[in-house]
Amino acid sequence: MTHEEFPTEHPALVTCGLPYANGDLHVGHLRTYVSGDAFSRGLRRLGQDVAFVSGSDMHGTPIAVNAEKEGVSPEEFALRHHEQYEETFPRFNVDFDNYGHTHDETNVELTQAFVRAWEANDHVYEKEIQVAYDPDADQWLPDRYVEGECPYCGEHARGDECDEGCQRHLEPGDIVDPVSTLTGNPAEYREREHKFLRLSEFQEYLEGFINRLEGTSNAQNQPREWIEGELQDLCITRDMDWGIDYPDEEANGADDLVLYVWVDAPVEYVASSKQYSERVGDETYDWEEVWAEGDSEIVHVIGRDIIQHHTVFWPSMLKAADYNEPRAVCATGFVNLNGEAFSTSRNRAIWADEYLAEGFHPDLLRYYLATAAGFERDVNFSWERFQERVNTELADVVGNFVNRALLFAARNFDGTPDAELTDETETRIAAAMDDYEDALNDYDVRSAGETAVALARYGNEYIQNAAPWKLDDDEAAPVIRDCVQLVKAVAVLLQPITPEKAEDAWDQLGAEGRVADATVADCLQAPPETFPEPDGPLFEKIDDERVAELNEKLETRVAEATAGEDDEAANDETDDGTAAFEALADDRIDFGTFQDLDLRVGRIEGADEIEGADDLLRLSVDIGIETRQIVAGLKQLHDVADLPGTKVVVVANLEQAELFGVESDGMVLAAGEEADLLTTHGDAAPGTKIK
RNA sequence: AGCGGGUUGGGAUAGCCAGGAGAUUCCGCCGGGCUCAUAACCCGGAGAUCGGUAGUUCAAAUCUACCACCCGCUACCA
Repeated sequence: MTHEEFPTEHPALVTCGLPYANGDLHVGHLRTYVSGDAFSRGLRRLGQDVAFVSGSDMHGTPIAVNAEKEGVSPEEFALRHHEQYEETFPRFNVDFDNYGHTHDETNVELTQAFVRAWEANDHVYEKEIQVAYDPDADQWLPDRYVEGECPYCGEHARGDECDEGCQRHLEPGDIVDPVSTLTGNPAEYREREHKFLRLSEFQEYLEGFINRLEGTSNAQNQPREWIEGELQDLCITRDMDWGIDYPDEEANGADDLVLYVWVDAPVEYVASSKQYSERVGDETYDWEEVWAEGDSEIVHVIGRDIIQHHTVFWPSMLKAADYNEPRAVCATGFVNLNGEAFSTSRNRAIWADEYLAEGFHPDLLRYYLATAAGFERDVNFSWERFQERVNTELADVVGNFVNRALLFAARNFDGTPDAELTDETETRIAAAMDDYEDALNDYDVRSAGETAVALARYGNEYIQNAAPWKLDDDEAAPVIRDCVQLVKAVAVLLQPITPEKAEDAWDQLGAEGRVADATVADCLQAPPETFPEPDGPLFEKIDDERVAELNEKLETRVAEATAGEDDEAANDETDDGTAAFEALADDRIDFGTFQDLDLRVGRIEGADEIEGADDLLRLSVDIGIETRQIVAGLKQLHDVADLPGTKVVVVANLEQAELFGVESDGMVLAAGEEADLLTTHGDAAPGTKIK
């Protein structure tokens, strides 16, 4: 089956993978939501009838476990995060038509209806499996409620995967010497009746599905291993309280079973679109038409870590309940920070709230995330690169062009000059419109965004070469007429990526209505005859000091988080992190700058702990001329008693500081997170200058 | 181990599915121009044996095989 191109006659649905209601959002998460939002806005520009929905994923073991740690109910815990997400997305101009959550009534009913349909179609069977059980707490222990020894490598492992050893996925019952994470008691295995969805029946269907699926190539290729191999049936129940009850449980004897979180999570796509229909009315948007009638125009935008769920489980679930299959799955790459993966536990991330608190406009980040690399490629985030792209692409190219064109037009013509659009510019804009449409049909948000920037670039080139400031009004009129048209087209084409900034440009142009309601055809519609001088450039530049400040903040924060970490966590990162070095500094320093450092050989004379500090030590260091008191973060990483007598390298002319109320006069150099102390190989005496 | 993705001028990034002339664009660098505009903008230039080897072909960044390195997935982390 090949799909007709967007825009289609049928309503489309764009969804974003459900954020798990278990923590704060960061820039990595936002990539998926910005991509989905930009794509759905892009479809609207094409005139496609489309709804954009998502919701919070409220169930599952991690939420139950974390809620318990906090001493609140899972519902309260998850709702708190849900509300936070619901507030955060609009602040990034991620405007869902409906944003629900998996614990709301619509989803519960729909999920149970799915399961009933599977039962009715004979896609479900029961099987006895071994499940860990805590006899003292009188409770079943699914997934991460149990820990023990990995049957493959013998390492300590969680119930669902060998997280410290061989990384293998573990089935319930695999773990050796299971221990309850609730009570620390030894757990025992008991036979337990569970429900399974016959995924294996859908093998042939899925092979066909994967070949007609549109979207990113990673989504089409990654699941082949499963689909073309042997598909395991999916255990769709868990022994928990927190979740959606297995429907009609008493009749089926499946009391106190809830549905596996990956059953009810994707159903939220259906539920959320249903809620939207109910709000706006069937005649405006008919969710049933999308899901169960006619051609399917369902596009799932997800992170690339959940491809299998959307290309194996979910289509099978839909097929088993006679729903439409997705037309496309678009899996975005990850976001790295300065070349390394985000690490939320080390606070090494750019948080959504933090970004906004720094006063940056959301559209800047949207632009960065949506156009930094192809959809499925990983994107590196750094404040330097952010600055570079904002300054050179948004401020210099787009902002400057819009400003100079409109300012010139307003000053000299009170608006759009009375002249015909030249063929050349018309052709150029028409080509951009075509490219734009093609890009969206290729699910290529990046290219779509680039057409707008390319048009602005062309505008700068054009106005520069035509130099209307050297011409009289009659000669300048057609040039400026073209430029105003280019501004209008830029506003329309950039709208999906930077919706607010595009709206600003639209307003400066004095165009009627909102660019959010415009379509690509408006790119060539005549701009208003008159408009005033623009009220300023669209984009401000970010200066170097600001970037330095942001990097410093990040480093400090990571250092603080790392200082509070236990050894185990620190080892996690360093053991396998051989390639994860910080990028080399771009800026070279001159020799004089180096000479400004007064580096000396020192010998640690004494080392005491500092009360209240997790890993700071008060050192007294003999640097020949005198003995200094230096505070250093070494406690976790070195045996305090062994330190005296160790020779170290000291920065002697570092400004003095106070850490935990203790004066520190200098710095002891050490390498990496493990604070591997620098020392001398020979017998250089304390006080010797290092050069 | 299996699977997926990647390796392209100093840095980043496109092109690969549908093989075809000087390999895209941005940053940076060198030289020039302009002054309407945000010290912006425009023009020109240097810089890449497209990770390696072998093959298919009149023709390979693109297709095939093998190899190296990097990232990820393997059924509950964007």
